[in-house]
Amino acid sequence: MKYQPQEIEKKWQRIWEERGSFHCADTSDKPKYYCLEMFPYPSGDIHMGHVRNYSIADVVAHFKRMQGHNVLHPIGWDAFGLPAENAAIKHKTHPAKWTYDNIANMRAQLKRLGFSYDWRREITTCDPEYYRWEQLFFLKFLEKGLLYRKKAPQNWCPTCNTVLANEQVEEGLCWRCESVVEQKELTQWFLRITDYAEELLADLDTLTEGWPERVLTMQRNWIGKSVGAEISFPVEGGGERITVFTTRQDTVFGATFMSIAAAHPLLDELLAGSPAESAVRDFARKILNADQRDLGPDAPEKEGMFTGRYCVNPFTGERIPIWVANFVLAGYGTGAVMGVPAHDQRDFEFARKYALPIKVVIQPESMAPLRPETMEAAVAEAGRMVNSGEFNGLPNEEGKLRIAERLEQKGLGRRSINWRLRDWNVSRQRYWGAPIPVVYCETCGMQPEKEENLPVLLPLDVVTHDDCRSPLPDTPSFHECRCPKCNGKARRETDTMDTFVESSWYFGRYTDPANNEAPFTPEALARWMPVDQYIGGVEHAILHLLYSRFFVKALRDFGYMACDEPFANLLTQGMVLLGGRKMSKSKGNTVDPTEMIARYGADTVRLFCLFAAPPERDFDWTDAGIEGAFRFVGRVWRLAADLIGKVPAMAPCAAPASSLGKIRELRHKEHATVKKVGDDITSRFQFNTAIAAVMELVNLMYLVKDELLETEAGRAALGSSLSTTLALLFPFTPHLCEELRERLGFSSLLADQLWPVYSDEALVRDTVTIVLQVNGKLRGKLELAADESEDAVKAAALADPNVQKHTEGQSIRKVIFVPGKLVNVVVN
RNA sequence: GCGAGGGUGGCGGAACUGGUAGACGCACUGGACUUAGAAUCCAGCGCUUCGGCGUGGGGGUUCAACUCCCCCCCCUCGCACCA
Repeated sequence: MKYQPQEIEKKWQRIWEERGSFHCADTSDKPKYYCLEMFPYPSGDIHMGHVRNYSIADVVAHFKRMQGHNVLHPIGWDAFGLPAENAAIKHKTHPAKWTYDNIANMRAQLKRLGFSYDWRREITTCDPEYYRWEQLFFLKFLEKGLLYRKKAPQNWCPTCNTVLANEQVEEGLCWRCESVVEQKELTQWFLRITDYAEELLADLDTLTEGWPERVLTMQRNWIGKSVGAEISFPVEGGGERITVFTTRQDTVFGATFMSIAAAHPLLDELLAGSPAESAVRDFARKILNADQRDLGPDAPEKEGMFTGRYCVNPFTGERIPIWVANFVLAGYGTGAVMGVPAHDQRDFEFARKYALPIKVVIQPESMAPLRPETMEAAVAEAGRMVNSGEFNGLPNEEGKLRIAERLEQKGLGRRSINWRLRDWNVSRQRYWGAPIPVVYCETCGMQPEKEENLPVLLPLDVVTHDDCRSPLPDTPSFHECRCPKCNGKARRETDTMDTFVESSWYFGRYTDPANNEAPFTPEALARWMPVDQYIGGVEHAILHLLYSRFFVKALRDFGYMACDEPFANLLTQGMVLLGGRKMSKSKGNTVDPTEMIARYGADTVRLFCLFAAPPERDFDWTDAGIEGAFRFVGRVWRLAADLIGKVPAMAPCAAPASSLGKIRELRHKEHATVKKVGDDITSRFQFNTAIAAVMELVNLMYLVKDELLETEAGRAALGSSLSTTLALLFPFTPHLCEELRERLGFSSLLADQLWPVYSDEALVRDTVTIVLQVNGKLRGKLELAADESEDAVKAAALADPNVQKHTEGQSIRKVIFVPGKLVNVVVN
């Protein structure tokens, strides 16, 4: 009986498919469980990261199914996007063809891996039957005022020839091609994700059980809430006011200068006629042209230039100089900052450099009185207010409240909250995306397309440009259209939607994928949402996961969703490395899953991905490692081959209790392994230790099988343990297990079986190993009956020769007894 | 700087509410089988001057610390002139 993975794997894939083993029911008495992995972009081939991701998810899906859940485990394709377009240009083909060919290829690869998807629910986002609903959402967002058009400087990737959302710019570089991102003034569509900023932040607290802490932190940082106040400073010699945002309004008495961004809208006006005009303009231009990458840790020296103008600190009445400074961001707050050198490190450095006055207004109680001349750094700590008029003596936290109140009373400003989060630019100047369903009419202006006219089809008969420009503006059959309102001449929007819009709601579409009257029904969503377990890479910690959370909240407010959050539990799996580095096609260090499957079979590849490390951690691919996994699979196969025909086909954990030594020991191990594997999968996704536990069971079976085959009770114990082994390994190596179970004599499928149930009685041991310690050091072990009395165990411990050797001539101070575990003799 | 996660044999990694550190696997060594090798099966495998010493370093609590407390070092990831 030879192990031939290629044959048996294809055989069982066919059988499962024919029997619909992994189809999930829309109605069921069983509790629902929605297990989802981040769907793949059809880039060409499945890579090892996919295999790991989907192997993890498949264990969860199988396990939940075996525990009696109705499991939704779907798969689909995130099929719009730039790579298709770039590849199409390069290979002189069409993005659609490239995409669909890749999908066909990757679908076959996933099927070859034997994952337990309900393939009837497969979705493809570039299919009009998918994106038509996205266009409907676009209209809903527009109708609800959550979508608007605005002309503003945008992140522009010159290589991709399109704008990027803030989330898609990493350290000043394009997230996809790493080109330096430029700023370009464009009119774009924005989703008002900032309307949900407060809720997106607050609801992270509801995810603390199910999401990794670091993802929550990353989202909190990204949303970036700052509570403070806006304060207006009148400009001297003019009617203007400069408004600043600050979180430290308690330090306003210490504001000794004003700094504004080079792009501040008032700058022109301030400079007009000033003697410093041309110098300051040159300086501002230099800042504006500086490379964005220079921000952050390697930011250049703080630089500024006095504008020649002053404004008035409304609390002190002092005139303070207005500076243009390179560290003030035009896009955050109001683009102007009050300089409080004594209590802000950045302002402190700036003041020292340009000899601006430093004024202490907070005195921490634990510090000696602060003196500006001797300070070496700003003091940001809490303390009592000083030099602050009527507020003197207040703790600064209380001062924040009082000053905010006073601002509002006197009309000098107001309480304010600032967010780092910006609205989401969803316009893309590329072809391979979902068309935006609006037109621009010569008489009516912008008009949404009528719902009944959806989908607005992306034309497939276009001529692509070699320079990556979208062909849509040059395709009259697409953009020449009629106004939905007046039927006059109109031009269709030629920008397409960001592909992250597709992935922000696909998990909802799986609940009702064939619905051609609506994206989904509230009933289907209520039945399945939220996703119980979501699994994917941490690289989506902000982008996709934040957008999806926003979408769910918005769709809830439109009346679709019943839940507040899409993903109840999130597992971020680690990367598969090769030689300590991320696998990368361009660097040539990849391991091709197809090759590995051809050599070892899908079961082995899956098993290795799960055994090599806990799922959240990165692991290094090693040839020796997969050899080891293959060896174990072979070991299970040979064990079964040896036992088949000699042992009865028993259900897992079905062998009766026995008092005989090895039989009793095997049965104990069998039941203990069922408990351990179940616990490991349930509590912490500890697949590596779950597999290790089954290895131990298999090892024991090898050791005892010759002896147990001699007796009927022994054969029963082996038959039961073998069945248990196959059931426990089924989520990991499903084909192997089905095949062996069939050969063992079963006609039913493992795919239809429930998880084995251990009995507590079998876990009870009649003897225990008692560890003997003297002063906490290991000095021996005793094998004793489990029900031995405390006194008897202590006596036996003290009588142990090695214990006696180490206690000889010393007085015994006490004897610690831990039932079933150890005796520690304390001497001095 | 802030936040999160780590630091355990030659390697990947175990160790539940403090109670045998190193499960399981890899590599390595020996044995069996074999004409031989591969494969397989069995056994050994932290260091050691054989007293002991060992979970990044130093203190502490405890009969007992990888685990709890205090101080420090290093690595990975994320965020960061955000006012």
